[in-house]
Amino acid sequence: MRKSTLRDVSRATGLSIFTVSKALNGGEGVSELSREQVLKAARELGYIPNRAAQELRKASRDSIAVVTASTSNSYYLDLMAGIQQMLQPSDWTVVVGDVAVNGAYDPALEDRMIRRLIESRTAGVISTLRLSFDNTQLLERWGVPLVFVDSSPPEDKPSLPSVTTDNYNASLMVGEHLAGHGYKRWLFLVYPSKWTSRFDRERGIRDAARFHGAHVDVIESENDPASASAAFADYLAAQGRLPDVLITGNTPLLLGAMTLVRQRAIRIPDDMALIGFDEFAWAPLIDPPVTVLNERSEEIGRVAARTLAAIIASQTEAEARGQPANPQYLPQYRQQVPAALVVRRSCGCGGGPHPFVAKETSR
Amino acid sequence: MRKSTLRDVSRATGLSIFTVSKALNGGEGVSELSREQVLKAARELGYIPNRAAQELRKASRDSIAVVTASTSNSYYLDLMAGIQQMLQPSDWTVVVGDVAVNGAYDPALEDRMIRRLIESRTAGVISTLRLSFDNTQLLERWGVPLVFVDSSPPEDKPSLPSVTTDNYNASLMVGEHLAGHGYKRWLFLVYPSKWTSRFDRERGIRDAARFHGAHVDVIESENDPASASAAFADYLAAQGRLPDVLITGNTPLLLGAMTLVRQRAIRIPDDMALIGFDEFAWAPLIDPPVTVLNERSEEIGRVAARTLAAIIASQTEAEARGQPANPQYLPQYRQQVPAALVVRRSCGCGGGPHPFVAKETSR
DNA sequence: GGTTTCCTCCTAAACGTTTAGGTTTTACCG
DNA sequence: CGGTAAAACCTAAACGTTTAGGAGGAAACC
Repeated sequence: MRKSTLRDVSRATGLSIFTVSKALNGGEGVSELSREQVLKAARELGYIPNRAAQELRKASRDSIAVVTASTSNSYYLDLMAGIQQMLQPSDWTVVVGDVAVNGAYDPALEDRMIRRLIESRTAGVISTLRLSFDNTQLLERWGVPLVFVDSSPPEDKPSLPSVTTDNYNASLMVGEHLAGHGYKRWLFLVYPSKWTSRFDRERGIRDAARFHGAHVDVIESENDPASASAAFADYLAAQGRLPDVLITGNTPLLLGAMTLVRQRAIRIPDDMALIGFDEFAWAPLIDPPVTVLNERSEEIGRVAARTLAAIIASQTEAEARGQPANPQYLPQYRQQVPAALVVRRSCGCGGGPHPFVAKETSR
Repeated sequence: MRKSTLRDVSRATGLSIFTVSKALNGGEGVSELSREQVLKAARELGYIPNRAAQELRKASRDSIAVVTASTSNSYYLDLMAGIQQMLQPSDWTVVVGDVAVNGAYDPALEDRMIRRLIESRTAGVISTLRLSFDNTQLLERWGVPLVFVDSSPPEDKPSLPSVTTDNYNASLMVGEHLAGHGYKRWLFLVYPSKWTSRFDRERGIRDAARFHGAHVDVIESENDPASASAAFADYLAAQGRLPDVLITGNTPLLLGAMTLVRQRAIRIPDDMALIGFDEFAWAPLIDPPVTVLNERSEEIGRVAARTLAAIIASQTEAEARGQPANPQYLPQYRQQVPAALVVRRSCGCGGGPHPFVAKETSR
């Protein structure tokens, strides 16, 4: 049994390739009889269209890419869920492109990925990290709309859309909570600035510390647990004592820090309090349950997907009117999603079996 | 700035399309001067080839698909890592196809996915779940090699390759450990048989129970935490008391069960012991640290990828000799990877700060 | 009977590459 | 300078679709 083409179906039915194509795609101008014959023959021959040929002919763009690094971060799964939810119905194909090898971001991989996406004439891109200037340039040149999530565009392209947590206010809120506990010496363990949410988070923490008369040390680690563990250990070795509270920039860093905490038998929150960015499924089950800033990645995904879809729609509409097909980026496409603090035990809040309070950042 | 084609580059250089193509692809028979000119022009024009056209012409098959459901299960990330590791160097593109919507497996989605994969002339498929007979049939008809991981082929196609954990022996080992603790009443909370690893796991647990004179109840839950929680609650309501030990079939089910455990303030391992299938990053940090059967998904991924690559290679070789291009499935393609028991505290093993013992299933 | 209208179906030209086979140019040699 | 071989390049045909434009015939109208 061999791979069959439209021509095979055409031969089998005695109808022309044109008619067969029309019949299969539900077009007008085909008699019911012919259509039935075609469908029957196609089924029997196991005909499945060749997508490459379709795309070539239709210049079709029906897939959307999500660019990500360090997929192991669980927020990414929620993000994807949000995106899928929004895009599935209008049947876009969502593909994910990982630009990390063995968990570490690789610029060469970023270049390769963007090229690939253009090669396959992707309709739009959602990126979880700041892309290089050249790559945003390239996408623009090829008229591929781009939306950043949880990250901001390169400085030279400030008008590009982005959907982020309200990181600054969220961090202020975290700081306020810590100050409420009376902690004076904070440690912020954070990932590299390739993930640009770092800037606002760090700024918020620093401002909160200044405002509340606390001192904050910031240490940077690669975006994986092992590096985080090492960075934390180095800090402790240099300082000789624990901070009042450790703030971890995201879940992989939290995992790394917790591993060291366990090894050194550090008691939380007695010896040191702990608070983390990003909610995750196991947080309530850890010993002790971890207080966390929930950044609502699913909602972020939905907003980003909706935005991208809108841009593409207006683009194809302009194209239909024969106008230049460059994506139009409106100012209102820069959006922030509020975050909520999920208070558990690690921050020092005592509590019954389920200490669970949620506050929201004001918008 | 508009999208440029080979023809544009050709016009810009005064060379023919043929020469331009050769030059870009590093082919012979192009003078150094011409090549330079072509590369320069291509760069200036921002030329990027159209993949659809290339694929159509070359009938190229350079991507491999991983079919999965319920991505949220973290073992899948390790699996992917193993596959990528093996396939990245030979520059296959690995795409993942999720056949679950909102975490729930959907047969219609499976059909759609397989069709899509054939449409895009995917070179090979790795599936984490048993596919329908029709779909395996379809893939076979189109000459697309198929390897199952952590799951087995439909009964009608027993010769298809599969790479699984040595689930039966692993389960025996789990049972033996439980018997060693003297537990007599076991509860096995397990996912639906769509994921075929269930069969061997259940059989192993049952055999071990029989051998050691224990009683085992098996309850089935959908493959997500909420369902697991509900199923466990139902069981408790019906029984009126806790089992000696709860065995969870995978990580999402463990999460669901643990959530209920926390709600009901069940003390582990005092009130009930706990042991789970599949290792995951947070297991050592849970309260108490969870004893787990580590199924080595990364290794499974590597083996599966290697097997698939071998099948494809022999297939293309046969094709080159003008022979039938159906994939050849050899008996040795059915492989089992040993698993290891990671003993922590939840099973009742007391222990210092790091009770960490690893045993392997004998092969 | 001639004209118009409507259906159904067809031919042929694209889409942007790769490649088989051929032709021109260049380089070299006697 | 003629002849030959290699190098450089070209023309044209494919790959499997979709689609613009039109042919053919039957029914409907005058």
